[in-house]
Amino acid sequence: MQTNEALDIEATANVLKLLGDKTRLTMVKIMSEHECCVCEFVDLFDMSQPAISQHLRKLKDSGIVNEARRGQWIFYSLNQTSSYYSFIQTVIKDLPSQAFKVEELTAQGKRICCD
Amino acid sequence: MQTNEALDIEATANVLKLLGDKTRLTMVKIMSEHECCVCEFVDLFDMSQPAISQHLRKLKDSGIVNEARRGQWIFYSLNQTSSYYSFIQTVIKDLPSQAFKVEELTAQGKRICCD
DNA sequence: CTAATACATAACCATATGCTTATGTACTTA
DNA sequence: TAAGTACATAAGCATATGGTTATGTATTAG
Repeated sequence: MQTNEALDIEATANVLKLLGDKTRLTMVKIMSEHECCVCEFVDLFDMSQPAISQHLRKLKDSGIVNEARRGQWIFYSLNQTSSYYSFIQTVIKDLPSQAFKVEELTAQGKRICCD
Repeated sequence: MQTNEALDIEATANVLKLLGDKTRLTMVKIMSEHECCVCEFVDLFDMSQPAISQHLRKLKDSGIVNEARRGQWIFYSLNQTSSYYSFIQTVIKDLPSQAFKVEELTAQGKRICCD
């Protein structure tokens, strides 16, 4: 197993607190598999659009995720340059894939693509 | 890297929430290196004894730590039979060792030993 | 320009969290 | 048996958290 650099214990606790919410943890797992825009998350979770935005804001403020506007949509993705990127990958590695959820979106014609 | 069994996403979020507190995360790191009794934790953290007990209770209720009474003292240690044991080991692997804290206790004659 | 869509922000509220002090219980020792 | 030590539990309180509804701001389409 790879040995990484030492992590600060307080900063790590803050990252774990962010991941310690079912919605955000699921979001992060999803983003580890696809980038996603806000309206897709709104379709995936039984929750209002502002609630989704507020979760994404916490993740963005911590530097864990990136946002990128493309036209009307803002896509969120894991920030691969974050110093916690590999740590997060390790933490979510054995969580069940959420790809099926995005496939359901596609089946319902709700998937957003900007190609 | 070893591939472990899939973890439930909600249960994992609950474990991460427990670890997402600086005090508990430090406690868990300490317990991964030594077992510890409550009065030692009280000496290690700038916090009242009930506050320490309440953190330990949360960790115990979730099954990630064990308690064992030895005489007057109750020692807490990581529960190696917990289904989250290896997950927790992975999460805390790169945190700085807290052994120096226990060494300070020993230097001050505050370390409890039941040999 | 106007309307619609996507998203963010503000204000509010109920519940959760993490501490405190006070007190109860178990064990040890004199 | 009585007192001291270690720990748990209860109650109270301030703040954090996570949701809601209402509204503001970009961007796109007509």
